[in-house]
Amino acid sequence: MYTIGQVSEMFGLPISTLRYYDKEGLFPGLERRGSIRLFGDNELEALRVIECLKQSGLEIRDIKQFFAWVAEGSSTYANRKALFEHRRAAVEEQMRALEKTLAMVEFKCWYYEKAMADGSEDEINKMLPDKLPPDIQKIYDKAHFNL
Amino acid sequence: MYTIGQVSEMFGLPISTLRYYDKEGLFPGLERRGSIRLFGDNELEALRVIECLKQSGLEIRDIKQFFAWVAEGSSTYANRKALFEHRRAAVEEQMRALEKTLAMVEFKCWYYEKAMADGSEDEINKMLPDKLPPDIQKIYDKAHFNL
DNA sequence: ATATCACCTGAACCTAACTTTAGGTCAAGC
DNA sequence: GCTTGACCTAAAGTTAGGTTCAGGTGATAT
Repeated sequence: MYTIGQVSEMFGLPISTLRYYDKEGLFPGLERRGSIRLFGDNELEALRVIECLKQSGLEIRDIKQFFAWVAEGSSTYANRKALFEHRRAAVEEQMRALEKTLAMVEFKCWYYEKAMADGSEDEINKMLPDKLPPDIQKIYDKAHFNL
Repeated sequence: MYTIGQVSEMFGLPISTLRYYDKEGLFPGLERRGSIRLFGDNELEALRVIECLKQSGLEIRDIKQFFAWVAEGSSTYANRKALFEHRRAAVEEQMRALEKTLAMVEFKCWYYEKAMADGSEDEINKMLPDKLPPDIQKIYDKAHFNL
């Protein structure tokens, strides 16, 4: 069993955040000795799931709903599975968006490197939008069009 | 030249957001006819860059700084290049985090599918943490440890 | 001429996810 | 016996990124 301070260290989260999560109902079965919270393995795994669901784009209130389903038992397996299937689609979508973003960022890295080498953007502007070097053209197109 | 309503349609952004961006200084050279904003190609490319920088995790005030550099001319190429190099690292980091998130989500999809088939989590718990089917073990480990 | 649009402004409002504050308990070390 | 450190609570405060509101302008359709 761990204290809130230990869990804070382990996960790199402020103590205030852990208390906030608790207040929001994200640790349904959390034990206490007196008023002091005792985090067990269930709570550590819950925290991993919280971080996962948060990064997937879910809001706290919906994460709370998930833990309410967990507390409800095997009758909610279908709900929980559906939740994670939707999260999978959301994360896959996010990855596609990030790839497009990365293409734009890489293009701009090349852009400013060349601008610095040339002393101006003139040479680049002559190449836009479709006479860029082949490898650069690929990331430019990825960043600017829906392929 | 496009009106704010047309740009709103093109980018799927609320008109209020475009006005907010303008107020925050994200379209430094924006033209107007009377009080009416006229968006040109520069502003459309600016919007693409805004969306890119936002998704990369940059805040509005730093995006504003970038456009201030653009307005300042060729003396700021190095600043702008450095900005995008940092954004590249940030996006790559985000992608690694998302992959871990995806692994957790995929594991949980399998988990609840099996729990529904079995009628309980007992069989799964017997397999945890290192006797899962090989393909599932891989995503479980990716989700739970820093590889 | 009048009504309807699409646009404008400044200011107030909103929400999520925390964080900070003020005041309190309790066990251990000096 | 008193101070220090780690914990506690409820309530107020903060921040980013918008959104909504109230009131106004000016071109076009009826």
